[in-house]
Amino acid sequence: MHRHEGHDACRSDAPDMLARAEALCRERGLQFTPLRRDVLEAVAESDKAQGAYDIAERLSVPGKRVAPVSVYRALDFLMEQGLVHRIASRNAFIPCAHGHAPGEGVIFLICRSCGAVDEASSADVEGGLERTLERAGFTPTHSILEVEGDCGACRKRARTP
Amino acid sequence: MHRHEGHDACRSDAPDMLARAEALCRERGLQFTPLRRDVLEAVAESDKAQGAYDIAERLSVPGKRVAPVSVYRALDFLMEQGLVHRIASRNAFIPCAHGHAPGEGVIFLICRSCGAVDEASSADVEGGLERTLERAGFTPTHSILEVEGDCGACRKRARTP
DNA sequence: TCTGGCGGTGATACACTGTAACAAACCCGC
DNA sequence: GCGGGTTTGTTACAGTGTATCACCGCCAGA
Ligand SMILES: [Zn+2]
Ligand SMILES: [Zn+2]
Ligand SMILES: [Zn+2]
Ligand SMILES: [Zn+2]
Repeated sequence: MHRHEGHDACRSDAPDMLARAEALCRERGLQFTPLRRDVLEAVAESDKAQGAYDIAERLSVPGKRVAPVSVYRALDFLMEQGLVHRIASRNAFIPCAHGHAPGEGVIFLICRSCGAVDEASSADVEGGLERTLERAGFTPTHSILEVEGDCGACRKRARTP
Repeated sequence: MHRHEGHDACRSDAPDMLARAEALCRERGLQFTPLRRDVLEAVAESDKAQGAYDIAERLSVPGKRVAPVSVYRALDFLMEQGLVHRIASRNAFIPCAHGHAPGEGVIFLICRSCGAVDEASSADVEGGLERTLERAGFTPTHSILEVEGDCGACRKRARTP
C-alpha cells in the first residue's frame, strides 16, 4: 500500500498542480484552456470535496458568470486526464495529486467532520478484490471504493479538546 | 468470501422478501406499513437497480399517485432495516437478499450491459482495507465498494451470439 | 371518554445535480 | 481566407433529493 506522506504536499499546492496539468496536456497534445485551468485551480484550492455548483459560483464574478454546465465539461475533461476525481457518495470533486498507474485502484478516505478527502491504495485490497470478482465470474471495468469516517487529525482534536 | 449461490434465489423472490421483512419489523417493533410493503415489493420486482422516481411511477395508478418524497421516506426506512441498498454510483436502489452481519462489508457488482446488481463479500478485501485504514490513521464508520463491469451471463452471451 | 403526543403519510415547494441542444467563438492546418 | 474540429456560452430541461406543514390514525395516560 502507499499512503501519500505529507498530506500538505498533496492538496493546497495549487501552483504545482497547475504546472503538472499544463505539462501533461502539452505532452498529450490537448488544450489546457483558461476555463479548465480555473476549474482545476478552484478544485485544488480546498482539501474538501467541492460540488460543481460551488465551483461555478466561486469562479463567477459580477461581470462574468461561469455556468455550471461549463464547469461540468471542464471537470469531465480533467477527470479523463486523471487530474481530478469524482466522489460518488458526495457528488463532489477533488484534485488528484498522484499519478496513478493505469488500472490502479484508489481508496478515498472521506472525513465526516472536517470534510477532507485523502487518497490511499492497497495491493492487498486490490488483490483480494480481483480474486473475489474472478470467483464471481465478473469482469470489472471500473470500481469505486469510498470510506467515510474520522481522519487522524480530527480524532486527535476530539480526544484533546 | 461468500458469494451467494443461485442468483435466482436472491432477487425476483419478492414474496419471500416481503415475508422476511414483515417478520423482521414485527420482531423489532416497527411498522411494516402498506406503503413500505409496496415500495419494497417494487424494488424486489426487478433485479436491476431502480431509481426512486421509477418506483414512484410504478406505484402510481390513475386514481392514486405516490409522490417521490413518500418513496424516499420508505426507502430510508428500508435501508435502516437493511432490506434495501443504495447504489451510490447509480442513484438507485436494490433489494438485499442477505442478512448481513453487522459491520460486514458488501461489494456491489453492477453489470453495465444487463444492469443487474449482485452482492458479494470478501474477508480478504475487508482485512486488507482494515489494515490500510489503520495505517492511514483513519477510523471508518461506513464504506461503499461498487464495481462496474460485465456479469458472467452477459459475457457468455457476448461470446456466443 | 377525552386528549395529547407521536409516527406515518400527503402535498407542495424548493434546492441540488447533471445533460441535451444549438449557436457562437476559437484554433489550426490547408 | 477557408473549412472542419474543438471549446465555450446560453437556454432549457431532466433527474435526484430535502424542507415544511398539515392531516390522519393510533395509543397511552388523565
Ligand atoms: Zn488520485
Ligand atoms: Zn478530519
Ligand atoms: Zn445486501
Ligand atoms: Zn449482465
